[in-house]
Amino acid sequence: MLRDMGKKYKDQADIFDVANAAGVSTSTVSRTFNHPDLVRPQTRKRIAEAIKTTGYIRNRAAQTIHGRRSGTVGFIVPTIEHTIFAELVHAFSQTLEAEDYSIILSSHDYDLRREYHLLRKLLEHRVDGIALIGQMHRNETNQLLKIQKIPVVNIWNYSENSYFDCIGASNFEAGYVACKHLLDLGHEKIGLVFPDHFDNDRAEDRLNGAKTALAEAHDYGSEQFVKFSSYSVSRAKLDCMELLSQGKTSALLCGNDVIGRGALHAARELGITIPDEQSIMSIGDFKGSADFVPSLSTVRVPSEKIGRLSAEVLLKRILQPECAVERQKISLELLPRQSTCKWQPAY
Amino acid sequence: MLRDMGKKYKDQADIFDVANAAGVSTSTVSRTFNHPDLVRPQTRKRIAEAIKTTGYIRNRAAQTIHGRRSGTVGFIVPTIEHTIFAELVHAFSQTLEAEDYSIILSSHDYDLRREYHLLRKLLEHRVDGIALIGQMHRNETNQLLKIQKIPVVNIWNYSENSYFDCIGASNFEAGYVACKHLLDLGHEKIGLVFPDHFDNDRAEDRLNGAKTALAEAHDYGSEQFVKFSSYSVSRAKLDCMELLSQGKTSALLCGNDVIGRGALHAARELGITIPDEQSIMSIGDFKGSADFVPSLSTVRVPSEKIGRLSAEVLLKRILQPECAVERQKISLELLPRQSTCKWQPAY
DNA sequence: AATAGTATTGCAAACATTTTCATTTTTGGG
DNA sequence: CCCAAAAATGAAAATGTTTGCAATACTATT
Repeated sequence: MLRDMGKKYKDQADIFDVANAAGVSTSTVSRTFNHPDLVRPQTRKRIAEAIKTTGYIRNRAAQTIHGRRSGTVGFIVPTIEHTIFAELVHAFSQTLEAEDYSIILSSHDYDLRREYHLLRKLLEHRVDGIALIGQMHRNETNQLLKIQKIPVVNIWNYSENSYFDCIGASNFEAGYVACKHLLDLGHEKIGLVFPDHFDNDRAEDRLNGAKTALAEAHDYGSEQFVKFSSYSVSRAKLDCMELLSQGKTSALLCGNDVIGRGALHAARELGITIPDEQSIMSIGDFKGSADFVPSLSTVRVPSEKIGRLSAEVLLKRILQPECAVERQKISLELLPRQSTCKWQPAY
Repeated sequence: MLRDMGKKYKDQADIFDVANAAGVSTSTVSRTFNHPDLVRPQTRKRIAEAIKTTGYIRNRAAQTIHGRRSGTVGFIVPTIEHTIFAELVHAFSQTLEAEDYSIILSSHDYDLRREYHLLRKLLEHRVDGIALIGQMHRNETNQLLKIQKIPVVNIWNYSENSYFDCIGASNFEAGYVACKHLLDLGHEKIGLVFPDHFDNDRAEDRLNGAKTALAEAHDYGSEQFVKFSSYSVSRAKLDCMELLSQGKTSALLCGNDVIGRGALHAARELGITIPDEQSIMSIGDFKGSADFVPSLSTVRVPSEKIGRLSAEVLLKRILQPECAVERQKISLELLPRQSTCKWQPAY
C-alpha cells in the first residue's frame, strides 16, 4: 500500500479538495454548509457529490477558530455512576442533540475543586454553553463564568435571584413536603437519612426543609434522628438497617430515591413490614421506584422535564446572549404510595 | 459600559496578549504548554504569571487545527437513561479524564442509523478516539472508521477476530452460564425474558447462549418460553407478571439486571415466593442487585473493569496507532444468590 | 436589445495556534 | 576570558475554515 502518490500526501480531504472536485471555490463549499440558501441548488448538488467522492468531513475546529459556534455544550455533573442524574442527562442530551449539538460530559464526584478544573477544560474547548448542577460553586468558578460571559444554565436547584439562568425545583420545599407527609400521617419519631451534604446544596436544602417541618410540628427541642449516608443502595441499606434496628422511629425520611431503595431493602432484610411497622418516605421518584413492592412513596422531582427545559433555556441563551435571565421553578408532586401509611401505635 | 477602548476590542485574551505581558514571543508561550522542557524555568514562571493576569485560556480548537490531538474522545452508547451503562461510562470517563481528555458522550437509543450520524459528528470534532458498544454496526459505520484510521475500541462484546481493539465479555457465554445454573438446580421449565435484540448483539448473544444450554439439556424440541421485554424495570415487571401468572415455569432467566429487578418486583406483586416457588436468574450484576431481598442471583459482567480497560486500550492506541490489535476477553463470574434455589416439585 | 436589479460566485484576509528553522543566549571547560 | 556546544528564543509559514467585498452571471423589465 503506497502512500504519497505525487505532490503531497493528505490523509484527510479538506475543503480545497472538495472545491476542486466540484469545480468551485472554497467559499462556495463553505457556504453550502453554512448558508445553503446563498448557493444555487445545482451547484449545491455538485458539491454534495464532491463531498461524497472525496469523503470529506468538516473540521469543526477550523470553524470554531473563527468565533463561530463550536457546536458543543459542556455538562458538569457530580456523578454518572449512580442513577441519580441519568434521566436528567438523558433528557438534556436528547434535546440538544436534536439541534445538532454534542455534549461534553464530565463528573466531579462531589468535589467542587474538580468542578472548577473541568470547567476550565470545557472553556479550552470553546463550548458554546455550560450546564452545572446546583447553585453552590466555588468563587473562582463563578468568577470565571462571569468573566467569560459564556451562556450558563444552573440546573436542579431553583433560586429566585440566581445570576445565571436556572431551572430547578426548590429542594427545601421537597424536604419540607416529604416530611410534612409523614407528620400528617401521625408520625412523630422520624429518622432522617440524607446524603452527606458536603459540596451538595441540594441535599442540604432538602435536609433543612425536613428539619423545618419537624420543628414546626414538635417543640423544637425534640429528639432528632439524623443519619448521613451516601449515593449508594448498598451503603444506604446498611445505614438504614442500623437506624431501623434501634427501633426508635416509626418512619424514615430518605434524602433521595437511592437511599429510599436502600431503606426498603433494609426493612425487608430485618423482617420489618412496610408500611405497617415502619413507613418509608423518599424524594426523587426515579424510574422504577413505583415498581417496588411496596411501591416507594416519594416527592417527584421531574428530572426529564428539568433536563429538557434546561437544554431549551441554554439553547436560547446561546442564540440570544443578552436576553433577560430566565428562572423556572419546577413544581413538585407528592406521591403517596404503598411505603407510607398512618401511624397507629401498637398499644 | 463602553467597549472598544482604543485599538481593537478583544473579549478574550489570546496568546499574543500573554506573550506581550510576559515579554516573550508567542512561540515561547506555546512551547510552555506543549514542550515545557524546552523553555527556561524562569521564563516559564513569567509566562505563568502573564497567563494569570490576562486570564488567558488556551484555545483547543486552534491547536486541533494543526493535527495536534484535540484532547477529546467520543463515546457512543445505546442509552444513558437506564442504569445499564452508567458504571461503564463512569469508569471509562474517570480513566480518560485523569489523562486530561474530555469525553463527548452521545446515545443512539438502540438505533444504529443514528449511531452512524453521531459518529460523523464526532469526527467533525476531530476526536482523538472513538468508543463503541458492541460488535454490530452498520456497514457504513465500519467503513468510515476504517477509512478515517481513527483509534477505535469496541466495548462490551468480546470477539476473537474483531478488526478493532475490543474489550468485553462473551455474552454468549454469559447467557449459557446463567441458564446452566438454573438447569443444574434442576429447573426444566425456564422462562426467558430478554430485551428485544434488534440492533443489539449483546442481547442476541446472551439469548443464543441460553438457548444453547437449554438445547443441550433437553431434547431440542422442548417447549420454550421466550418473552421480549425492554430496558425498563416497569416494562419488565409487567412482562414478567404476565409470564409468571401463566404458571408454566419454575424459573425465569432475565437478559439483564434491569429485567431481573422487574422480575423480583413482579413475583412479589403476585405473592410468589422467591426462590421457593420460582427462581429468578439474571445477567449483569449492576450496583445494588446484591442488596435486594432476596438478593438477585446473576452472572457478573464487571463493567467498571471493562470501562477502565477500554479507556486504557484506547489511550494506548491513540499514542501508538500502529501497535497490534488488542483483544481482551473479560471473564464472567457466576454469582448464585438468594433468588435461585434447587427446584423441588410440589408433589 | 439595453438596463437595472438580483442572485451567485470568487478573492483574500482573518481566526489562534503550532512548528521548523534560524538566530541569539547561556554554559562549561580550558 | 575565549570558544564550542548546548539551550533558549523568535520569525514566519502553515493549519482549515469563514466572510466581507468585489466581480460576474443571470432575470425581468422596458
